[in-house]
Amino acid sequence: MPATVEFDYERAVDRATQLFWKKGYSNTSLRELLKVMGIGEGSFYNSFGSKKDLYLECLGHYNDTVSRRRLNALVSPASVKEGVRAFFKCVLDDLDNPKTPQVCMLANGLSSDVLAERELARSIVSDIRWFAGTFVRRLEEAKKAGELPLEFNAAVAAHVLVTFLQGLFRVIRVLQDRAQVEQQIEALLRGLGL
Amino acid sequence: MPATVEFDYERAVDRATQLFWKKGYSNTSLRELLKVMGIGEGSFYNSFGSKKDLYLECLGHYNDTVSRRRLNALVSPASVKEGVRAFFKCVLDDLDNPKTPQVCMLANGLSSDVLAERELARSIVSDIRWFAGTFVRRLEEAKKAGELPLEFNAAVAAHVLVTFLQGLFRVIRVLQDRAQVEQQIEALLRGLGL
DNA sequence: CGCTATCTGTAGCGGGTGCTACAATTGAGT
DNA sequence: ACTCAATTGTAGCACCCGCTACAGATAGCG
Repeated sequence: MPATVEFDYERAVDRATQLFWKKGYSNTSLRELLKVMGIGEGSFYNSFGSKKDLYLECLGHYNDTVSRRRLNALVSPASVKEGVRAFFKCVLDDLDNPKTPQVCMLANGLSSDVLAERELARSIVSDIRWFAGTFVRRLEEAKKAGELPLEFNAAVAAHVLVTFLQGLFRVIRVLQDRAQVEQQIEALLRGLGL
Repeated sequence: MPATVEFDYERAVDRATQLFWKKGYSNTSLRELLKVMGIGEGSFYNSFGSKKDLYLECLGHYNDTVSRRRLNALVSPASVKEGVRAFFKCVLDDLDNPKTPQVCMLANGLSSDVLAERELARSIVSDIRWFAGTFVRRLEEAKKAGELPLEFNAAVAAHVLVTFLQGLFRVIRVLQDRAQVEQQIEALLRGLGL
């Protein structure tokens, strides 16, 4: 038995994130987590403290990788309209990507099991606020740049997008018809004037 | 000990529905259910068979009462625009109603724990399809009546509404600012031409 | 009244949960 | 080389889960 940490912390968190992402919080058991992380109970409680703490860690990891990648697609293009569409394309492309087992881990967090734990609820809500905030800022920026009319309500439009997105992340799990989803997105964007 | 059923079946299902509705499927334990239903394990397995079966029964009960009431608000008014708004008003009013502990039990069903059980998933998906179908039919009816332009895509608009609604049912649990929600709804409806 | 069918409470089963105590083993520091 | 702190696997804890076997009580029926 070793005296120094023997497993790859980052790799373990990444594996755990995938599992939480795919199966949700309370539906993922500690034994399953240990298996995909490749470590035993001893190391786990030494390094992570508890299942809850690991979940918080995974949320952070998720935002640092997946959320950031998607929001980059939103922010990078010069025009909002391109940005918003690039964002949705990025999300839909993940449907065919085996590395992204579900659509959105943040959206999955808006469930009774996660929201029932105060600490997790606080974290999820704060993450979603940050996510929505990025949308608001991008739309307001476009308004200032003259790309959107002055009467355009950036905050409301951004929140409609985020709310719709939350629904999309649910519906997509049982719909799976990409063409139909793309029609919905385009209809919404045009309706909002984007 | 009696030789005839001693509890009120309808009442028991109603209580169970409230609990499932509030806490989700796997987060509601059998013991909790028995407590609010006011019966013991013996009667339970005699009358309901299993937790899964009870959940299906509760889904039916939910649709027969809550879903139907909401869809009535959609269908009853002469104009679609009124109908859609009456529907959303009906949903938002339930936020202040203590008899409706959460927003939508169908939306809550789109979670890993429920979707993981094939039988429950089938039922939830079919119920949501029925729900969405009512929206589609209402919009198409309005189109035929000349209330909506001929180029209006009823199916897509209806599904955008339902997807948005799914998101709303999630976001509302952590947002709780009715005025802001009403702004979102109005922006979406106007955007869709409703 | 007696018999039988039925419902109900109890007690508990097998298994899963998150978590912990602890000994065994190892590496780093001196 | 020796000590000491640190990590690790194991074994098991207390609790909860959905569910079942079964005996006891009771109502309906002859």
